[in-house]
Amino acid sequence: MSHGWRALLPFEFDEAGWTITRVLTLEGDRSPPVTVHINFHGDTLDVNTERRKLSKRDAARITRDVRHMFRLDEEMSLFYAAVAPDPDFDWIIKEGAGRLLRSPTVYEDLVKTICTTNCSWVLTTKMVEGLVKHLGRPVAEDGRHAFPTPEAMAAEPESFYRDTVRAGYRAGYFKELAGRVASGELDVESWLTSELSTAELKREMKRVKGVGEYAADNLLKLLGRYDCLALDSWVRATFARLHNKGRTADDRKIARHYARFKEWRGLALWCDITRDWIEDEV
DNA sequence: GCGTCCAGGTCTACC
DNA sequence: GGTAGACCTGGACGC
Repeated sequence: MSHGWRALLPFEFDEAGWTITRVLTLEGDRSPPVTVHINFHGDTLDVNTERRKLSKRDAARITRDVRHMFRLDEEMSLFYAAVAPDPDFDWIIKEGAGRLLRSPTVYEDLVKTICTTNCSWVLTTKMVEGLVKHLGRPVAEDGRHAFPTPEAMAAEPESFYRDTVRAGYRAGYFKELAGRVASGELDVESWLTSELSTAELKREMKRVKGVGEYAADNLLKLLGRYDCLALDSWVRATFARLHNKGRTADDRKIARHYARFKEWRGLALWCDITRDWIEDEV
């Protein structure tokens, strides 16, 4: 329930059964994508595929991707220690919240983040659906599709993104980004392990057309860097409702509100303003 | 039915 | 470094 990514293909979320379904890409052209169903039983996470046989290599790839998507290797104790003194935030520890769902690749998260900018959430879901259903490799068993590769996206003309994906002015951004990544000129996956400071990495991200202040902040959170706030219209409106008597708050006021959480302020903010999502569901 | 606004913003030109 | 105006889409809203 951490954020809207669960509703963007090739993720699907079944609220009744608390199951995440996800199409994962396997290595090599001979291995078509596979659909996995993921749910939780206590501290156990079950991952089921619809395929009868998986090679060791495929199983290892699926395990790696699931660990990455759910951040199972991310150390949360420092974040919990940072929020523990504040009674308004100790629910985060009780719920074990804070692991923001992410895609198996930085590229996918980057494309999706551009799809969230300057439009309604409904339009975001439609753009992502268009990309996945038209360009993603199909799963043999169920007709679902993987997220398209940079190569598949680079092969399409800009008009495809404008006319079919309905991406509007973002069409040129997708074409250019996919081409740079597919050619090897831009290695966005390296951002995960970059040793650049957050400010330096943010500058690099903003060199991608379509990535501005909000989009870069959002990507940094997905990479595991939480010292940016990622303020967008929804966050500002929700902050106003929760903490400013419904009145629009200056960005500096929002920053001051979460400053005490230091390098965890972005994650503390996000947990705070989505608290009702999780509490309603629980 | 039509016009306007704006949503999980960014880019460019200009100062 | 700061800011005005343009930019696609599509749903909500007022008239």
